[in-house]
Amino acid sequence: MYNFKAVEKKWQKKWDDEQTFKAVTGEKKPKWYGLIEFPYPSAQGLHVGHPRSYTAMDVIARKRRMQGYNVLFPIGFDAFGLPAENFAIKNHVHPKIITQQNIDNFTRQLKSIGFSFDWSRCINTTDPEYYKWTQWIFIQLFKKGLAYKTTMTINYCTSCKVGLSNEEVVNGKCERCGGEVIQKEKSEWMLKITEYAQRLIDDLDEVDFLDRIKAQQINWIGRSEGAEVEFKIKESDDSLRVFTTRPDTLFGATYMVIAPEHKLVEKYKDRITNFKEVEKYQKEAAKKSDFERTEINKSKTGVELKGLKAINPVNNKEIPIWISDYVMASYGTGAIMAVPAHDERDYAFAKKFKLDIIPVLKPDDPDFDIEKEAYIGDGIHINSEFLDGLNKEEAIEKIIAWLEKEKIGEKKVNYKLRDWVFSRQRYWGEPIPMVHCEKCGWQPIDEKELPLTLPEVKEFEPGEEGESPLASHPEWFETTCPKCGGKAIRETDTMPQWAGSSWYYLRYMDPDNNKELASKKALKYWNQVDWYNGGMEHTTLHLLYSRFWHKFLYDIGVVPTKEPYAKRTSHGMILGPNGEKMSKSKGNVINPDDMVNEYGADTLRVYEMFMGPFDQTAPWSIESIRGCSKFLDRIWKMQDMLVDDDNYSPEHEKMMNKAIKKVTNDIEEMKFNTCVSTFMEMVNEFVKDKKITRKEFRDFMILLNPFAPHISEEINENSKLGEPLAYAPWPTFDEKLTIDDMINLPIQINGKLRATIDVAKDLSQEEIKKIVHENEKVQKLIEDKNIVKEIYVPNRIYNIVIK
RNA sequence: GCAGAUGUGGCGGAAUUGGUAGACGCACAGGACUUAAAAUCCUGCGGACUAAUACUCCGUCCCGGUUCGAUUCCGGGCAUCUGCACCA
Repeated sequence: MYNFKAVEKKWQKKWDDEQTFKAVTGEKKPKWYGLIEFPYPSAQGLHVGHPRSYTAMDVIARKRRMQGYNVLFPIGFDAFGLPAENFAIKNHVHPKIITQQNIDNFTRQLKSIGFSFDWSRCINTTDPEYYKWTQWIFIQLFKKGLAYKTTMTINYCTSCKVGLSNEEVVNGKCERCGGEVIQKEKSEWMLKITEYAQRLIDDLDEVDFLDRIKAQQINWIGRSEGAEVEFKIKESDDSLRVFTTRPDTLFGATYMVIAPEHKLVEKYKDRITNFKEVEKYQKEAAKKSDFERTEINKSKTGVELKGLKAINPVNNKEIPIWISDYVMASYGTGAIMAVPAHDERDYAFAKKFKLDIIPVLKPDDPDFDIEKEAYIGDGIHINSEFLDGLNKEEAIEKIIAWLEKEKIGEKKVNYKLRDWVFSRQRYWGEPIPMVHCEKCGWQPIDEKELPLTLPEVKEFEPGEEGESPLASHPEWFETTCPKCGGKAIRETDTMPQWAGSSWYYLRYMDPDNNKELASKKALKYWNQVDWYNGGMEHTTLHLLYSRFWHKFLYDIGVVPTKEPYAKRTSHGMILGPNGEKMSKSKGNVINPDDMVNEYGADTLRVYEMFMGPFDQTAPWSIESIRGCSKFLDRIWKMQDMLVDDDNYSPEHEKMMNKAIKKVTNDIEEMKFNTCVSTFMEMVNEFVKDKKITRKEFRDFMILLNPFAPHISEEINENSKLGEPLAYAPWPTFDEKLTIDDMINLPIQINGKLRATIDVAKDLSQEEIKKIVHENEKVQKLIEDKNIVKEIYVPNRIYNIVIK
């Protein structure tokens, strides 16, 4: 009986002791860098979702080593974050302590599954020697004008007195205490990712990301072309700028809408005759999230700014100005011109508040009724003076030329992407290495002083007004200005968790360097991550943020490549046995420790690869994992039928060549489930014939090794098949031997299968035709019928069309 | 709402990308071994009609189209899942 517990421990110890999977910078072999998203070390320990992605990359990494590559396959911990801090607040334990415990537990768990990580390069984002460089990058961003301070609204719990993430806000209430959440103004550090928007789109051309990942990033960045147009405010020197993708519909603009937070409201509060009402609306809007505000089928709300009017620049008509929460301060200019005749949201708003609707496009459908709905389609312009009779493209071109000539607008590209809010009012994050001096303004600290470490404190509660916990430690924040030497105050906000994960793949290249984030030599040698696998949910944040940082580092000459990741793939989520997302409250959580204890690491690995297509969600099945365990037992028992022969046996030669081909290719396409079923078919075949030669077994074990490294090494050693498998050369196949000489050819009549015949491969149509027509069944079915035509797809199908 | 995906037996899924739908595994049923059970091994397993592994018909979410032939391509619809910027 196979004793997985002892065997797995034995090989894991050996790999550890011998540092089997250590990557050597500068080695002559071709390099290959495989990356998985490093985990957040939560108190719950590893989730069964982690080993899915990790096993997949481990399979590829192990295969690459066998194919002769110098492989870098590292692991680390993304250890700053809210849960540790919340735990610290509640239990008065330093987050450092709980984080270390969690990391130890994760390490134990990861090692128990036998991943071929290079543990000597393990990193931890909360280590000052690591975050020193996160802070260093921030200072460089600041120096290049890409970090700036601005006021932003954040979610703020009025009873905990703390800033909240969107996720912590549930139905407008604080997730922790149920207190009321409001939008509070805060001065925050921002990073100008928008400056890189175009390059983040363009450079997708040079990387190999799944199409849906590219599409999602492009949509997230949301480039749109249009124009900015200036609307004068009547009886004032101010004007409202709007961005529109349809400047050609300007003649149909019958009112304007600005975001409730728009600065103009405050400025003109004396002229707004219904300011009380306006103020009330602003307060209500502040309670809603962006998501609630932009929901299209909710009914539109808004308040007119009475006493203010705007002038439509194309016809000098006076139009009213409204505030409404469907307009976002953060997108475009925070103001829109409304063309209700041709925009659904504007139409709904105009109907509700009885505003003018002027069609400026002639519908294609003559029965179209503008009284009933907005016309969204294209058409020839009407009611538009000098644009009349033009189509969309012509009209856009003409109006932009006109706007530019009259100096009331210009062509403009707008992006949905917003700048990155980089401040957190939290303790457990990298301190932002900035100092504020009355005289000199914001100054970065001297780079020689890095890392700026977190002070050792006992309490982690936020301040009265929602300031960072660091703000209650004057001994830490009182300092001197690096420029003038006068009194100055440190920034007390910390960085978001995204910071440390935006560049961690670079640190793996040279993790112990205390002079640079990584040496030039290491950066040049490892160059780029060759293959990065991670969750689809990180596509628009982490993946985009790290591409942005990488491009910046490229611009300042730190890294040699424009893009961090040459290839990006994604895995699907694992659901609970009931088909729902695993969660403690639903009681459907599967613990990887239990699986390793009960079935062993190899079974867990094989099952996770077998459970379904790698890129799709899959529910856990308690019964199916047992099937994988049984499968490995059957392989172990195959040692009893070993035949002392250093060749393939004639009856297995084709199968071996086919299997090597299939597994070799399927791993590259991440079709791990079909690799495992290929292994199962092989076992069925060997067991049926009750024999396996030494060479067959050896090659089979090499193919299996990336999936089930422990049992394959043990069988290889136990049955004396050869050298250890970790660096054994990957088997090759002979294309000729993957093709069968005889084929089973289906015969269809009118597209329906009626018979099959066994014929030699590559017969000509004439030869096949003869055999087909001799077939009794075929004769019966075609007698008295007219043969219209006969189709032969060589080695695929023979179809007779009859009437 | 916006964006991205998915839909095939009782279940997870396979199908060389337009060519025998259901590989492989699970569950289930029958048998062998056993005093018995577990484990293991063998057989069957989409549905209907059947004595039948003879025939025949239906069948890859729904409706329509292209084709000798559609799970695969096109148009329209329905359902489910994921993300939405301070969750990691």
